[in-house]
Amino acid sequence: MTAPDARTTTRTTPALTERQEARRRRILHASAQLAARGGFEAVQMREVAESSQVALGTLYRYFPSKVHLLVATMQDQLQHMHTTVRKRPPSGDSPAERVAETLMRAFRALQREPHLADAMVRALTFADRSVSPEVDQVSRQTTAIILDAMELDDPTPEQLSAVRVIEHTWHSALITWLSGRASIAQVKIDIEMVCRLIDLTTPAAD
Amino acid sequence: MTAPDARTTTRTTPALTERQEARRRRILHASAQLAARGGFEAVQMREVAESSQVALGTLYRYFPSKVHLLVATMQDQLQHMHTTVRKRPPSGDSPAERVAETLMRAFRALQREPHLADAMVRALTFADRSVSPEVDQVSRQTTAIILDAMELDDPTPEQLSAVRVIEHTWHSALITWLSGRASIAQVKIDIEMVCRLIDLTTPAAD
DNA sequence: CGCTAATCTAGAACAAGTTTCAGACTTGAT
DNA sequence: ATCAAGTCTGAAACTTGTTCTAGATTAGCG
Repeated sequence: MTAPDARTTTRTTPALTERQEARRRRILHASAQLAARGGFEAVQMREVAESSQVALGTLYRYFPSKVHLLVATMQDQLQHMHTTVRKRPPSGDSPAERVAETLMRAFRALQREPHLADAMVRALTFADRSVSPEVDQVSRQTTAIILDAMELDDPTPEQLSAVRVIEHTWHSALITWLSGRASIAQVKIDIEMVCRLIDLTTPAAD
Repeated sequence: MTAPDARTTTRTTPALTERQEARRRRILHASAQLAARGGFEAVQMREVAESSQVALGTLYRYFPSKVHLLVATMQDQLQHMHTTVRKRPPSGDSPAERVAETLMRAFRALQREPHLADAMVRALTFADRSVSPEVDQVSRQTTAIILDAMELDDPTPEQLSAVRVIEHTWHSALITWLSGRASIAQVKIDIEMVCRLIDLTTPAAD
């Protein structure tokens, strides 16, 4: 056992050596690069291994499946986005507006690398139970971003449900966009629509 | 070319197509059966071919990929559900209640065959552009079921957006349930939450 | 009936994810 | 510095989705 594993905010897993951390970075970088070039299918494990100068077996030791790898790649990107958003918070007047603004900003970022978005989102929704912890981590990170935008410190269960619904819509709308069944405009409309749930669950405090 | 193809609700197919129709049914049946046993991964093309007494090449002539096959399986099941729902329409007083009731009924049906649900839903969200027409068909069918429950004859664009958001939530909530990251109770809460959007977009006509 | 095109079959072959293994290399502790 | 344990490597093997091929069957037609 004892798979190397860098937990983002916890230190429970055995620390990686310098070289291991470097390997992990190289792998994630190669993964993102290949994904950006051709989406989910272009991320081929042999190619990732070669690109990151690591043996195939080692790649599998770090990430036990292609889906694990891509979900980890998404974690990585999300973390990036979170710090970016923190630097320039959304400017809207209401929580609903700020959440919609934040998600649309994220959406525009994804549009810049649609293939990468494809790989990450498809992996995320295709993931089976064996990837649950990692997918959950991504979900928590997303929730954190949305709650940040809402600027609440003590969300009610109802509000948390609204946030979950927003996340559902976010993922699924991305999927429909990625597979060419919905336009960018439609995704925007749907995001704005679902964000109205926030008004519904947040008593007007005027 | 000339792939065999049975369009829903039409019976333009004469003699030979009788046998082809039978093959198609056998394939879909085998697919559903294997899926019900072990989910997405248990639907192996060689096994489907053997179970339905059809050569592998023939299977691929009827359904050009595993995802196509599973999406077609879903179409089949959905059709079933739609006629079932029509027979006993939801009883709620408001459109929102009726939609929630309908979706919860569908959810309970899926719970009876969770592996089958897994196979169908995972295929649906994993489908790439090459399956768009078929996925779109499923989407339209789902929309029809929801609109039926709403008992509207002339939905506004806003209401259609709400319906799309409900579908997004429906699919994504199923995914989180299937991968064990959300409980049945949570799915219920989220469905009821998103259905409130209907109230929001349907001016109270009292 | 006999012809032709389409379809079906069995099976090999190929592609990419995943597993396995023997041997070389690192690392941490003594 | 040395040893044991753990890690990494390269390569082959295995699995399952997908494609291809050659020959048999079937259907529609004159």
